[in-house]
Amino acid sequence: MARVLTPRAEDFPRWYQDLIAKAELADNGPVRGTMVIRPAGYAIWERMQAEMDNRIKAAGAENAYFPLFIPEAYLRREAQHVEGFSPELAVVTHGGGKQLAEPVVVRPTSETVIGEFMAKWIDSYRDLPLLLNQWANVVRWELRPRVFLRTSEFLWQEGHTAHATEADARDYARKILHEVYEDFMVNVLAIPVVVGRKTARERFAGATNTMTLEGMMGDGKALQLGTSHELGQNFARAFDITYSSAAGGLEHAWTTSWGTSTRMLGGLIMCHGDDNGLRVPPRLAPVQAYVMIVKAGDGVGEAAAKLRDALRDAGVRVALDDRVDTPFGRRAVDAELKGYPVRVEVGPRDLAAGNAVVVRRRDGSKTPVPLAEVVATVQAALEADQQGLYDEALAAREARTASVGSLAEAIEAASTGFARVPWSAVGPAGEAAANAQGVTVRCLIRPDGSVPDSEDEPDLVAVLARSY
RNA sequence: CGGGGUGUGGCGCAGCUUGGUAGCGCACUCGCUUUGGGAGCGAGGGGCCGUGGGUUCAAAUCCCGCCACCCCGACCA
Repeated sequence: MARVLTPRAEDFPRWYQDLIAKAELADNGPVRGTMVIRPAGYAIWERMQAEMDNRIKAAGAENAYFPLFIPEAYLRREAQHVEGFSPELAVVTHGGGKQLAEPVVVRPTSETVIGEFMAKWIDSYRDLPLLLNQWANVVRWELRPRVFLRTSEFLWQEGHTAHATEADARDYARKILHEVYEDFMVNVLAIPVVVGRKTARERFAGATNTMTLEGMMGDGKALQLGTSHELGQNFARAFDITYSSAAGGLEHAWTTSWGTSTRMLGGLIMCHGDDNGLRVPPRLAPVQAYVMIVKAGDGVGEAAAKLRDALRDAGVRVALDDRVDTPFGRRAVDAELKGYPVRVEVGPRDLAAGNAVVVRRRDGSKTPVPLAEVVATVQAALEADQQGLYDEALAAREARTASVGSLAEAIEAASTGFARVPWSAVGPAGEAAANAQGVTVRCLIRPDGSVPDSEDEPDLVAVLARSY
């Protein structure tokens, strides 16, 4: 039975250090809860970025970049926004050796600066929609950081859009939610997600509607993996984002924002990792097939190189390990830690039989395969294991999900996983009661699993769980 | 901020109760042998025991203060 991973450093086997390290600065000084992403981990993040970026662009948004420092006054323009973020701001009071007249904050998110520029850039309905995205780091001085999942500084993408109508904004926020985020999480990360609407209590500071994608980690806790907000006209009013409509009137735009972060790296580890290290879904993996020369011998190097080339030509992301002076066990274990989906081992013994051994990370299976069939076998394994990881995670989630009828039962069930309970049996009062016991309403969904337009719709289902 | 805990080579720990100036595993360096699942043997290097004070002939160990970090809770991608 695989160990259940939680975001406590001591619960992570040593292997996570190969991917991500806690940033221990100045002898555990005041910059707490930050992390260092090592090359092996960053390679995975780069693949996440690439896959996400493709989807974001397919949804019509363009990348841009905005300042790291934001005048504190900007935040104050949206009352709920500043109230929500004030406690966790990093504030810069000095610059160039002098105290600043007005402090600036390190961005905790960029609605405000981007709103400022949207106001300058939008004049006419013809300028809409304005669809922007930025890849950047942000800082939130969290009261309680959690390794991997809630670090003070994190890398993310934040999308910000402005639309002429509420309906456009609504549709776009949902398009991102499903076509970008859900598609990526399900089909690339192989993590099943519950996609729903946040309650008013859980809503983003300044939003009129917050939607979320909730994954379940190995210990049954929920992790918000991404979010998409409708901001109504709140920020448009605060930053004067107006446009001339076709009818000639001056209207406030409707804006959205949406984000996903390096938290997904933590989610990946805790959803798919096992005692031997990470298991990276093939579609995400920077290295999908790792060809290893087990031991030097006649023709072994050539055979391995040929396999590497054949796999590469077949479109597989492949790396060759020919470090025969390093003990095989070390290299094999290292490949396991990093979660390469498939290893192709070639040594004198295999070659004598005309074979290579195909080892699958997902289940550890080892199969001798004739050299000529390696490419096809690897491709089939990658396909099967992408699906297999998703199916495993889904089965684990279902096994820890209970459908119940009352709040008390839901709180009880949430101690081990997700509880589905009629929202009518919970309500705002029940939500507060659940929170008092460490259980939150992760989101509201319709009986058919779709995302509600309002928390007042009849027959809504609330999903309750503990979270990090 | 409330509750609990911990600070000892780079990392993980023992030693503290019953004071006598530091030890183990991993990692590191060198040599030889190894290399088909995290190698073996031998030889080395590295620590003012978080910090300030007190008790004592003598403090990692006992007493007091301070600091930091971790865990549980409030905040959150």
